[in-house]
Amino acid sequence: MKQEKELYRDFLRSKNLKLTKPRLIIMEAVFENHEHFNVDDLYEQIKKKHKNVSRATIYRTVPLLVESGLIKQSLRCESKDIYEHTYGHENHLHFICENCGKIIESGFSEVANLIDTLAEKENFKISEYNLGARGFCKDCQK
Amino acid sequence: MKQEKELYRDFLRSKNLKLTKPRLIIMEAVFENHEHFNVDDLYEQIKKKHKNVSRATIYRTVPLLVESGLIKQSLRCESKDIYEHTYGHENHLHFICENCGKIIESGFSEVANLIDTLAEKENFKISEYNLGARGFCKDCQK
DNA sequence: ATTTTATTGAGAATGAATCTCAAATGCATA
DNA sequence: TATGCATTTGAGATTCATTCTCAATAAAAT
Ligand SMILES: [Mn+2]
Ligand SMILES: [Mn+2]
Ligand SMILES: [Zn+2]
Ligand SMILES: [Zn+2]
Repeated sequence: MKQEKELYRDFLRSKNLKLTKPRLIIMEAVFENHEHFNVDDLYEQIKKKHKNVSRATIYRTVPLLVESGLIKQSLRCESKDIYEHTYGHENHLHFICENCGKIIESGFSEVANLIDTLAEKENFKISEYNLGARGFCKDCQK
Repeated sequence: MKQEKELYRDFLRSKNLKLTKPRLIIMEAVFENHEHFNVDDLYEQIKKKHKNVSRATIYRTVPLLVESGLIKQSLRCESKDIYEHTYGHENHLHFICENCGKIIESGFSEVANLIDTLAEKENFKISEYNLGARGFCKDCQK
């Protein structure tokens, strides 16, 4: 069985939550898709194969996936929260093009190390980094 | 006349926008307050002195203040967009406590320099940094 | 002062996210 | 495998930050 499925199952069990069919379908869909996504994207993707998973359940499940460490919330886009699966992927930061919406991924660890140093000075315990920038990609600088 | 007022006036003129009473009241309120704020905070603050500035006008004016460079949008908090006046202030990044909501400001330039280097590699032109982290402040680590 | 044009306030509309609740399901136990 | 109970689900209603509409008003240009 895939790593992420085991991790998910263990996470749910550790919180006394049931491994239900919708929860499994949602988790699998998240790993089938390698793009950044919002809840509606995910809903549309799932609907193709499984008629009976509701938006409400996706809205309820996404925070569980975040808490389990399988996915991360990313910068919001068009006033919707966006996510990406991160389990098994290098941490990275995002450059978002304000013109075409393209998301460019870039390094992370150097930046994270620096932030860690600053956080330590403040006795702040980081649970989630929020690193990136908005601007214009190569193609949109006319 | 204060620097920021001149800058604002010039900005508005350059976009053929009128320097109206509400626009002036809103801009002044933003610089009277030295905290991070959301639109509703600002509305309540303004209402104390000026009865006739509507939420709609504040919602319309805040993006102008952002575009003029007088204020910046910061991390959102409790599903509301939050802002701070930044004109005349050092750039800085934010650590936000997930428990008590406290916002801690910290250095910036080292991090920004690093990000600049990464952005350059991608030919990405940054217009706004998004730098910070969520986690737990000194007092909330029990 | 008159004309032109942008802006305003008030309330309606939008839409992402959350909530409600009766019906369905997972899972522990016998 | 069948039973019992707590959790979860789908569907739709609700919330609430933000945006929009539009007739009335105010700023600037003439
Ligand atoms: Mn990414
Ligand atoms: Mn700040
Ligand atoms: Zn672009
Ligand atoms: Zn705290």
